[in-house]
Amino acid sequence: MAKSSSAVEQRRENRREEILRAAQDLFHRQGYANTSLDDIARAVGIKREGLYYYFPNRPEILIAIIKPLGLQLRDRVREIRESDASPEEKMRLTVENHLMRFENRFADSKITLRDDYFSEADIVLAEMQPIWDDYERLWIEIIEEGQQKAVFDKSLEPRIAHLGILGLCNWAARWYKPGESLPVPDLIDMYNRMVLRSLGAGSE
Amino acid sequence: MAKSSSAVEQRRENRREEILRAAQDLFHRQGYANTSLDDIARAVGIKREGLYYYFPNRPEILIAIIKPLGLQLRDRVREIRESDASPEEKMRLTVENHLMRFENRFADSKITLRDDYFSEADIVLAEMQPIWDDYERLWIEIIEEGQQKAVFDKSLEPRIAHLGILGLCNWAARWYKPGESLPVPDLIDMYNRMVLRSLGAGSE
DNA sequence: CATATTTTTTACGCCAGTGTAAAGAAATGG
DNA sequence: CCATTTCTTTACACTGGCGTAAAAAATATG
Repeated sequence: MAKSSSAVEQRRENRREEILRAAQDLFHRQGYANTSLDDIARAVGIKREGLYYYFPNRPEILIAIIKPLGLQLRDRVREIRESDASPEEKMRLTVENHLMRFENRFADSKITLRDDYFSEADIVLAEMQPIWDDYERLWIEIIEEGQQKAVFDKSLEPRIAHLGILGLCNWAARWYKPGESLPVPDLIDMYNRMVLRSLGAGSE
Repeated sequence: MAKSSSAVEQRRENRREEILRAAQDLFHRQGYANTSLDDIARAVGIKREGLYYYFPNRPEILIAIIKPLGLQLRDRVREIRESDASPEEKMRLTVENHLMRFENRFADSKITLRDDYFSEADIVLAEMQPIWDDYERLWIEIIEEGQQKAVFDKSLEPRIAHLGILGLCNWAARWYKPGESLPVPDLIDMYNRMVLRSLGAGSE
């Protein structure tokens, strides 16, 4: 009987999820740095040491929360990049991809995009960096494609333009609060107008 | 003889400066969170406890580094705001004001603009928040002025537009490294083109 | 129901980082 | 030179947070 049953696995998975939900909420409200394992355990209703049964350490909890979203962001931009859409449309979709999760995945979007962990957890960085590197590459390719097709301003250095636009989008993770100011679709719309103009698109 | 001499004061000030330089370098290289008082003391060549003679605690060291720059940024934008320049020119100067210090005040610019301290030091936030609030207000006023004079796109929500542009500029504190990619004046130039276009200016 | 497995709690130990006070050393001023 | 002031070091104490292992409790299984 070394093989545990489906029911036991389900129970384990439920607890893992419970821990991740609690951690996500806490990371969101008080930051990763200010969230201890004791905080998480208390929120779940177990003792701190019990968390080690499910996760090896605190950084791994963070990874379990942010990596899926990072992968989604990247994979979606890859699809966009490989599509037949025009460069403008691609950029539009890419910005939308970045910001749309603020609507119903606000907490993990915020945690992921703020990347506060950069100074704290080398293993988290090691895990996320390849994803963000891919992500960057894809954005740059979209910009380059637009420049090649004389749709975006050719005088812009593609990587630096990307980083500027990424900054514009990521900064929202700092200030955006659901229910205040603009609904997400309007935010996307407005930022897409700004972004496309900044790239010199739609200069009619 | 309760009044110490100029020479004693000078000595004290020298040591304080020495500490701030060392701290700035460390904060820059490894982040505020990863810099202990021991690290700073070692870099200066004294014992950790000695630092308490000059500064009450670590957050106050950070404040001593970043507050002057925050005030400069704000005060300069206030001048710009109150000038007779056109809205476009004001925005140009404002972006320049934000980015120009990457040239010869890279370390403290980077530390200041990255605002990593937000999750760690309430007293730092308390000290800086009023400055950033003023700063934001001034940016927004410049945008509103441009919209009123039909130079910037009136459909943009001013604060959100400001936050997007701020994000674009601030993000540079994460990725910009002197000597790599663009020299600062070229970076300013390029970002100003992007920013002004994003606001709908210069749509000729 | 007894046994095996899983989960949770208890019990420790460690340490990095901090802050305080007193003692000692160095600098200053008359 | 000596008393005073300033600066640095020594000496402690504390605490938050973490990780490990064993014991106890809960659950699953035949």
